[in-house]
Amino acid sequence: MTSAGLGLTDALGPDVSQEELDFSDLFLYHPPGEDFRVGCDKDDPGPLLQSDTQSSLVVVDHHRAYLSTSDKPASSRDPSSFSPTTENLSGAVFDSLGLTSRPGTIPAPSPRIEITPSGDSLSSQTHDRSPSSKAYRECVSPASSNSSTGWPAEAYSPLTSPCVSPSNAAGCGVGLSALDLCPGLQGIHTSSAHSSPGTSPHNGITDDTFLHAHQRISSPRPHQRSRSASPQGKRTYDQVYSCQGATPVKQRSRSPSPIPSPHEQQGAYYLHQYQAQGEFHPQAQASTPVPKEMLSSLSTSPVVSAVAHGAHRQVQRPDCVYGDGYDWALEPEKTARPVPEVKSEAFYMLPAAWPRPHPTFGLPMTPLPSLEWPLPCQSGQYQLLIQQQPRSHHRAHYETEGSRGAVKTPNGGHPEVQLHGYQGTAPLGLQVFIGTADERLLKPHAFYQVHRITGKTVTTPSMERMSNGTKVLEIPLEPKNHMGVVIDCVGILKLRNADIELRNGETDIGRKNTRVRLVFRVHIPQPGGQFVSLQVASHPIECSQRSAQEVPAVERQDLDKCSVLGGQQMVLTGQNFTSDSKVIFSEKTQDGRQVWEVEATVDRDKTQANMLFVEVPPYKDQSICHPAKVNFYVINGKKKRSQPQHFIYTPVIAIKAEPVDDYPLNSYGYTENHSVSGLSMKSLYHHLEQDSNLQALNLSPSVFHASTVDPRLHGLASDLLDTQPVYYQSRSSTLISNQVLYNPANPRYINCSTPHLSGSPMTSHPPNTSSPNQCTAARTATGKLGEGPRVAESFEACSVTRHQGLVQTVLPLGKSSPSRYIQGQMGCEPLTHMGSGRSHHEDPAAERTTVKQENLSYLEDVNDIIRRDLKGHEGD
DNA sequence: AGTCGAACTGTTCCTGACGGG
DNA sequence: TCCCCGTCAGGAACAGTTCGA
Repeated sequence: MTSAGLGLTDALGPDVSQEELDFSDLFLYHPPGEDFRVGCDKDDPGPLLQSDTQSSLVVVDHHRAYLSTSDKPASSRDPSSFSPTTENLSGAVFDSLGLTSRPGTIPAPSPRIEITPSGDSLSSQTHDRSPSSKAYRECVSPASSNSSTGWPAEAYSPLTSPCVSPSNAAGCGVGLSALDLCPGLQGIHTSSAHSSPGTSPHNGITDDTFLHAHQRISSPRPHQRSRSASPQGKRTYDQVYSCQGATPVKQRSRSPSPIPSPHEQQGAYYLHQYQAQGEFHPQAQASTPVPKEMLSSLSTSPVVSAVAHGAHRQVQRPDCVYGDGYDWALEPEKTARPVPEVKSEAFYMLPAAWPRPHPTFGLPMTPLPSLEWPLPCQSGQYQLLIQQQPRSHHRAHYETEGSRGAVKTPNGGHPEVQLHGYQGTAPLGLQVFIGTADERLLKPHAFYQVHRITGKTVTTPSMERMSNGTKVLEIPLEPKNHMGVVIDCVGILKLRNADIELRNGETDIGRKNTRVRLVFRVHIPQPGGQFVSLQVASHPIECSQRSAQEVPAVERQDLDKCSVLGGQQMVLTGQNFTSDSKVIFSEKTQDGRQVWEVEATVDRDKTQANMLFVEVPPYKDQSICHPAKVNFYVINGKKKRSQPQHFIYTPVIAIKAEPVDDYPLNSYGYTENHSVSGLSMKSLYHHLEQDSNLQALNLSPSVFHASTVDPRLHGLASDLLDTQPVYYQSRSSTLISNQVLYNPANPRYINCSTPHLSGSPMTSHPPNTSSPNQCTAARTATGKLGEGPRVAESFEACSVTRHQGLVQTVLPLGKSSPSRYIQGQMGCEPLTHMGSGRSHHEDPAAERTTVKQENLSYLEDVNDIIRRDLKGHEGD
């Protein structure tokens, strides 16, 4: 099988894990009459699927899929492998779409498109989200209090689960939905039969409601519970599943999953979409013979069953986007179980100012990206920003506790989020959920849920919904508030570790997994019916009582990469630093083996409780050709260690230094294909005007000689540009900026086009040696977006260090803003933040910093500091 | 490898402040 | 003004887990 040159993987980016592919999220363009495969392994594609439809269908509305063409004859495939796995699921989905899956029926030469997520990730995901696993949370924590256990509100909410029609609710393969598997909820589930498209989504049911119901039904009150740290002593598998009545299926990956299969939902969404677009043909589905294998799998596979039902239901009920509402009045009749106490709060209540179901608000009308998918924070003109970050710690409350209030900012306020670039008049919904804060990709946190805070002090309306087992708060973003909102309604709920760890497929452990991030999402409707989805995550928040008190936490590092030579000074800001704090750099292999560890030098004299000054140690191997990703952490004593932080060592890129004077003014050139240490690179010789840049420090022009990789990949960090929207790549999603940061038509890099920086003609700036990876935190500030090649803004100082005849530039491209730091810390230790680290001190003659002078009065302080620093070292 | 005690951690409970009715 | 109630928040007890000797 060969990889299809469909460009999708490229488009998705190199670090898009195939594991992130969720079949339920697939949309694949499927040429009429051609066939495709759907499989869970690119080496083991699923059954060949053939379309009987004339229309195109399928994949990836949002992000990731592995697409490949197949050169493997379909006949070579073993039909017996048609187990109730993803293939079946896929087949079922496609079948339900009217695309019959017929393993082996297509001649080999037939062009095919395969959707083949790697490994078993697909199947694991599908399993993860199978009703049986999703039912876990509903059942496993009987003592759970409101809003905590992840009751599958979505399953009942027409807002989010248009496909779940109780009358057809098959749920899992044995005909059980998640609710069916949870007797306590069954009645509730089945009672939502009467659909009413016009029914307000208010009628949706929050988990709160179910909680009440459930607690009355099956659980002791929390306070009656054993205090065993393990739930009832560790709950056994049997105990867990006794309420489900389904055979657990061991699953691999963690996935929040208390609700009916997302396939059931999302698949239905897609169907709905297609149907709405007139591209789906139910008649084709009806007339399409279902292969025996498929029938078999349909009858035995919970997943397939759920999907099929979901899909068919949706087909049958295209109007149910907002349809179903739960009628509590019917509940006791249907369940013969205690009636849940109905509280008004138990319903989705749209605030008065919040328009009734709005296609762009409730977010139910279109397939939305999984919460586990990384999304950019900026796209085109839009950018989602956290204006006020939350505190670095917030003690989460347990279900057995009262709320511990909303997440706050360090100054006692509340986080603020704003969407930039939105010109519409309709309010949008801002989604908030609790995400992980570890080294992996951001995803919903298994052990924490967002908790809706209500009360007099809360000014921000919100409503809850469930999405794949993750509680999501939706908060209106209104144009009248400039699309900004104060997040004062978000608390954090802690789920008991044992409850979650026992959940099927859960691989994460809760112990010491106490850091979270607030994740904000917005889906912006586009003219074509598409949505632009943006996401931004807050700084990590430590949620445990003790950890927040004692363990050091790094909130910010002003440097996230450095050459292998080390020597630069990095300033860490955070909490619980002590004079005994150590900073350890380490590197682990993929299998977790530690291959390198070294203690960095910490400047004890400067250490503060919230600030550490660290000299980056040299990397173990200074001849690397590619950036090396390592971690470091702060450790107080033996066990109080911070979460690992990322750090990247970049190869030394060396070129021959040549006098700048050799180059004409206002010109530059770069030579092609310099290859150093295996790097294919372009070398840029950059000319600097002999003006204020140099005057600032009386520097020799020659020191600005630097080479660089393709300057278009040059990542330029500048938080001095904060008055402009700031664009940068989202979190860990990519290391390469997709922005063109360099304008080939422009003879220079241009500094500071932002108003407060550019009162005078642009000043050239030396290109900083940069590996492509250094674009990670690249920020650009441009006048307007989308106007062809971007002009890069760069204001970071550039230090140049000479090593054995080589010239190396050192970029202070930290996650945090050097300039912001300076502004906040002016007069403290600025030089390092301007990119000059210890290397300056090692060779003062070689280290140079350029600072643009015009209209930058505040930078004079910086210059003073730099001078002072240099002077000090010269005097050493 | 097994044992034991200390330290750590998760979970629960207690209590008080605060504000509103 | 007092009482009650709900919310929020800090502290700590208790018990299970982990770790090092």
